[in-house]
Amino acid sequence: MDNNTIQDLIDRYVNISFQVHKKAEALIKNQLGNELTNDQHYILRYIHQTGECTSTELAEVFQVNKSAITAIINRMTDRGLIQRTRDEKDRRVVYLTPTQEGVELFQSAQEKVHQLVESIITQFDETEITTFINTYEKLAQILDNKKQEELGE
Amino acid sequence: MDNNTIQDLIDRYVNISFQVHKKAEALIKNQLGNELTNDQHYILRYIHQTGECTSTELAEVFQVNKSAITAIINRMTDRGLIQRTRDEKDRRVVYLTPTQEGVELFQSAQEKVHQLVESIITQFDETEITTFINTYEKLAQILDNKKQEELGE
DNA sequence: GTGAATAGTTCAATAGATTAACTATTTTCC
DNA sequence: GGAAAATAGTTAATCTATTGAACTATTCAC
Repeated sequence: MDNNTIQDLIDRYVNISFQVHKKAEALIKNQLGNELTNDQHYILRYIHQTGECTSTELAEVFQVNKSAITAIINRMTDRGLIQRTRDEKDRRVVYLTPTQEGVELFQSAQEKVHQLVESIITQFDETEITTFINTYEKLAQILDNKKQEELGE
Repeated sequence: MDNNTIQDLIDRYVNISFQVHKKAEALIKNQLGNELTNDQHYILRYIHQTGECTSTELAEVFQVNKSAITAIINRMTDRGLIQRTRDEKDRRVVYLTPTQEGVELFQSAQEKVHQLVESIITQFDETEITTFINTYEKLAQILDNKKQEELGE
């Protein structure tokens, strides 16, 4: 790639990734209403996918400090959406699981979010969106490597 | 597209867009250090690109309330990065411009961010990343239309 | 000229994040 | 076997970002 091409791609990427994120988050927020924040929705989504998880794991996935996770989980347990269970074998560990209410709220949230995303991705043809998501997943991998590099320094 | 394909794409999209955003923001934050938050960096970036802008415009671009912009701009003017200038023709309007210090800080931030993004996108071949950004830009357009639809309801 | 619309700010409340210091537990290894 | 290091999580103080409602000041519409 020549240098002008690269500079152009960098500018376009920085601008567009920012814009798309802001717009998509705003639409999702609009779908979720006052019942869940976007972060809380992703927390529930992650716990639902894994079945059980820990604060340390969430801190890694969300790329924030563990104390930020403690604060979010406190708000969610206060609202009766999540439960803490201490591991009896390793008593340092606390497992986070959704309550029945948490599961139900997540499912209704997920339905709304999926409808929104469906209405968007069906505006692309299958090849285009599949290629896009493949590259997106490759990008996630590259970002992980980048992170590892930085930790290694 | 058959229904299973769509459901699969939706799941992959929701997961990957979230992950990439968190990872990319964390890497950018790491580059920016303690001098600028990511939001402040994007504010400076936008003002730098447009030359001059208003709170209303930023609220639209950032998809937040105008009072959120007032708060951010207050912090940035307190730090001497941005200036407010009232329009003499329409005295309701306040123009936001970077100070000399703001310009310098932005340029050093931009350099770091561009280096980071360059090190990432050069790991793709030109066709792949160009196609990706094209689709990304198309997605931004679709999200805009979606937003307009929702406002129309 | 009055009423509606627009641009921006203020205020109180809430969510999310950081850093440093802390408790409790388990692991390492001499 | 026991001291030191590592790990999991919480607490407290502080900051940034956001919302919604109420507010000031100004301009537009008719």
